[in-house]
Amino acid sequence: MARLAGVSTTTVSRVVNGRYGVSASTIAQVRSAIERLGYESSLVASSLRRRKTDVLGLVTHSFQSYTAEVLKGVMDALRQSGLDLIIYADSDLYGTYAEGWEQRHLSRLAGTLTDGCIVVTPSGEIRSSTPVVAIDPATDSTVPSVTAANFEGATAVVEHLIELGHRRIGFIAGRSELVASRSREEGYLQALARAGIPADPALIAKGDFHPGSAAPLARALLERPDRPTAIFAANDDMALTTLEVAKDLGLSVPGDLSVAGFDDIPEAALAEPALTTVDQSVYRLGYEAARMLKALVRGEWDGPHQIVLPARLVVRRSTAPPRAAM
Amino acid sequence: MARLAGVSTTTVSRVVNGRYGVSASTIAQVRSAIERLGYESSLVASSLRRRKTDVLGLVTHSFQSYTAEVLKGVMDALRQSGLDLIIYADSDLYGTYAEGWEQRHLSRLAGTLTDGCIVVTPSGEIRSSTPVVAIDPATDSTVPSVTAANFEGATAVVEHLIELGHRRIGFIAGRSELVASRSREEGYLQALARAGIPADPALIAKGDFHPGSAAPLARALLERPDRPTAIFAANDDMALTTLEVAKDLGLSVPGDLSVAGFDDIPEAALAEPALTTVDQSVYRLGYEAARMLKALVRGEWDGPHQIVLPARLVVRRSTAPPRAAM
DNA sequence: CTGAAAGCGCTTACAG
DNA sequence: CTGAAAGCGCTTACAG
Repeated sequence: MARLAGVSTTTVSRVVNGRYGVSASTIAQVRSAIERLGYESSLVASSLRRRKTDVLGLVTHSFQSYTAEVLKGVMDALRQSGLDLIIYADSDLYGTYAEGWEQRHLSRLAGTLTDGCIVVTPSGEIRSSTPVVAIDPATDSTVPSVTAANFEGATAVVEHLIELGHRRIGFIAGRSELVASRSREEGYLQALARAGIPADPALIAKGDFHPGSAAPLARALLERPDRPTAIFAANDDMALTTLEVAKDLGLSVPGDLSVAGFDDIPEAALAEPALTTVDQSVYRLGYEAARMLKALVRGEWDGPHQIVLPARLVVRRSTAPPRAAM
Repeated sequence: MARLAGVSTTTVSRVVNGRYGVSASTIAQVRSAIERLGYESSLVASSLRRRKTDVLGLVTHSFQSYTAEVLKGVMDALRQSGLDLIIYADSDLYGTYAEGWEQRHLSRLAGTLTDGCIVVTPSGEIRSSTPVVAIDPATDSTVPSVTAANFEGATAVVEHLIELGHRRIGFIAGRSELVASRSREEGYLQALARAGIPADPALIAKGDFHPGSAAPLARALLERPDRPTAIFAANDDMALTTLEVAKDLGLSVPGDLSVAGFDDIPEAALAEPALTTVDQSVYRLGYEAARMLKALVRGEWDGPHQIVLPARLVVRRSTAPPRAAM
């Protein structure tokens, strides 16, 4: 240890943490030893002793484009704040994400490592001894959370399709334990209902937000004799997959099929054709969650505990009137 | 603690860790208490006591598309391995990334939290008490590392431009402390030299890989009276920025200007026009680094300590013969 | 101004 | 089969 170089560990600790009451010469001595050994105090040990680390945690179970956007927002909100970020991701040892991953990771970190945590799309209720903010929480969750106006966004995109003249509109849903997913489905149903179009259960497919889950579903929808003239996927990853499936099947978009997504990830604007979607600003979801957690940790938060960010319809080239109606 | 529910902490620990020599009835008792309290052993405390955590670390100083791809590769390599991942990112408290961030983060984690670490684009030499693998290391680094064939890739892309007929080819460099960056510049110079084209220092701009850094540089290059007919940016993020700057200036790509990048991030293929670039498979960089670290940690690695992955020229629509030569 | 001691939450020999 | 004690690397009262 650095203590061999200088004197007691107490003193080293004082120097490292800039406490008062150490003679200038001792400080210099310790500093040089630290320099020489490249010593850095262990995050683990100090976090165990103090009850505070100035480190925030984020737990997630995958790294998709969505996650990357969330992270950018989180990091920007934390910039220069003096709070670092630790992201915990597991190796999925037991396959298909054993239920309760978020709770397990959270408990391991919240022990003493982090002062608070952001949980990305948790699938159930959560408890923790330190503050938690959920991004796109589970349906029955009561923890502080940040979500987009999923219901309104979905309604808007489906109304857009209806206005174009579509009547048979397929829907590829996301993970049903998330409010985000449920709200989008309700928005879809609501828009149909308002337009007096009966919902056809055969046109509703159950995906899980991962691009891979959408391929067989989109294919099944599109190979039906009475295939839909438009498909609304509950997120962009699945919508982009639908675009590819349509291409494989020789269907032109938006000529033969209109496709719309949700999220507005960067790839959406760059797709061919560019994807009509709902901008829920995933970046802002991350940004606001981090801002809220930061204040919560400092005991300074006085806003609402459930934040809903506006969602905005973004019309691009992947949607157009159906052939029949042209 | 859970111990209030059952009996001694020793016994609880034995149950949690599945050690032998606990009566079935005690196990049941402790299990139920654990269940009731939602107890999870603290990662911090147990890591301090054992010297092993089955957690790997990754330190980075930003989240760009590049980082997201690296992470996907790392997670795939770790899938089902029983090794979790902790990513540490700092809030850049002192601005513009105080030199030595990688060493500081590493020391804090390597204390006892992680069994080994991946460091993304470190800017200097690194030392650690646990195994380390660098992705795109600093120029003078000797730690185990994974890099792409940067020199060959850059040579190939510049030769491609020369074959198209370009003679004035601009270059936007990356962070000069990284081998990746230096090698790409050398590849650029080499290709020019081989073709007997004198390098013009005025056409070489110093970027830092971030998209923002490239905007003023690209603009300066393109506003020169003797502007280049092609620009090769040291990574895709900067090449995509160059595409936008060209658009702003009313220059058509590839009509008025050819643009090429390096990396082949997902956005490259989706850009308008699609970007000619070098596929260095950032995903594989992450994948191989994780595979190597995993073996190193287990003491099973017997391959070379410096891995170079092949790079491949990907010609898309952003490069074409210059107008004059058409 | 400096150090010895206690304790953060665990795990691991060591006794019983 | 079970528990008291020591110790992982720190920090923080408490003495000197």
